[in-house]
Amino acid sequence: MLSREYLREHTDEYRQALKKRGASVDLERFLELDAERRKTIVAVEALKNQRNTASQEIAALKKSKQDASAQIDAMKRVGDEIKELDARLGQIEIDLANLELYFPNAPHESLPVGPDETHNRVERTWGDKPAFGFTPKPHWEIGEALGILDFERATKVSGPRFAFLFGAGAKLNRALISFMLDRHESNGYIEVVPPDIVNADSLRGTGQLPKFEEDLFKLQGERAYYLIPTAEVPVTNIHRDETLDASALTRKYAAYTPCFRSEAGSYGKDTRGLIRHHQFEKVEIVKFTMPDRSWDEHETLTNDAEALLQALGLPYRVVTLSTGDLSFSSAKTYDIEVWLPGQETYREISSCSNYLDFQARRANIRYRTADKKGGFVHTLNGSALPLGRTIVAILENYQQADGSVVIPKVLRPYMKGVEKIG
RNA sequence: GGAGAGGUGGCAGAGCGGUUGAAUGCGACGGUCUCGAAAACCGUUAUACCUUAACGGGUAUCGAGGGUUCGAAUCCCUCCCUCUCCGCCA
Repeated sequence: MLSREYLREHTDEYRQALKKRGASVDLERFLELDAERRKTIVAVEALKNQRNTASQEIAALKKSKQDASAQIDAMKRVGDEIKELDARLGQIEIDLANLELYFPNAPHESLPVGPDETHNRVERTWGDKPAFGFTPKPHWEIGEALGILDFERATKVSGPRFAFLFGAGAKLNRALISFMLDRHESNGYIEVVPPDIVNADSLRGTGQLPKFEEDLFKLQGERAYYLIPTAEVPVTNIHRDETLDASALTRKYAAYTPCFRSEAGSYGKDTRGLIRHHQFEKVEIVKFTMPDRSWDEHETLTNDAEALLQALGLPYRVVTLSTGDLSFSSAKTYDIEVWLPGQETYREISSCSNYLDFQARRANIRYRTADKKGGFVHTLNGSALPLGRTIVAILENYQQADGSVVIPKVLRPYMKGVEKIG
């Protein structure tokens, strides 16, 4: 959510931002309602002031056993007016919320402007693409041949876009979790196991609701429960409706959770392999920081994710998402794309975003300094890393001519010294 | 699932329907005293919104939302949450 003051006073700037995103919202209606809201508040508060004053007079009169019926009658009419205006104000607030919860964040000025991902800007590239003396295979062929990936049975048991991991594949998964969490711990992230089911307030706080409900799995039942699409939701909402001590910022969390996405509207996309599933696992890193530090924290957060790929020896590049490719809540996002030789392409493996105070306003997460200055914190997060896509990258980059797969050195201590699969 | 108790300021804890934004205590902050500290004493000690060039002024907030009333922390209704006991369960 953007501040009403910003929308009111930098209207043209925000209009430009919307244009760059290719988004359209009813900004004019918002401005009208905002003006009416303030006008109504002035009117109703004047009446309340009148009533409060009169109430004290009535109390004084009654105390001295005098007649107060004239004042009481007058206040009856004032009371009715107040009731009317308060009702109108309530409706305006509802209408405003229904508008502004759909207003996307304003993209940062450093983003390349463009309608889609073809305008993303490559910032840097790391690592050498592995050279093979044979034609490298895609991961689904490697994994199925090794008996560690099984899509057919997952489709039988659940449906399309699910997978089984067996044996060494499952162990590789487990090793990666420990490896990543250990790295994050030494970088100062607090390890957290959050709930995998959240309420609607939390999803509103991080920006998935109200606009993107169709992307979520909603549970049947009396309560509005949802499966989390990312640990960003429960972890960012840890501090919803809280005021954090500025001296305790930046606060950093790392969480390993499953993620559930309906993938509505992605029929036909990425149908092979482990790339786009309804359920996947991910280690997510989240930061709460002071506004003046968030851009620096954004860089270091991205570096923390990159460091994992470097340690795993997986070639990647970092791109800045263009204005049209940017997600709803984000002001700036770096995508890290890992090289997949089996598919001869760079593939998104991590998104590292700075939301500025957009989520903090929705979720009401504030800070307070020692000298009592307050405001909204800035929130950031990034995947570091998703398990499925990391396994994909390992299988494809470390595959051998004989169909086996070498285990990256940093993972071997987590796999009882096993050096290769197959 | 059944039975009960309770939600008031940073915390603890008062609060006959009428100067109660809210006693009191603790904590925190500032000051006096001291070489310094402790103790003692004095003072300060919420947030949001509206308004104002500013000083300031106003409104709201005692779990949430409705209602009664000229006036609600206080009365009524609904909901939420927490705790205790029983049952069930990994």
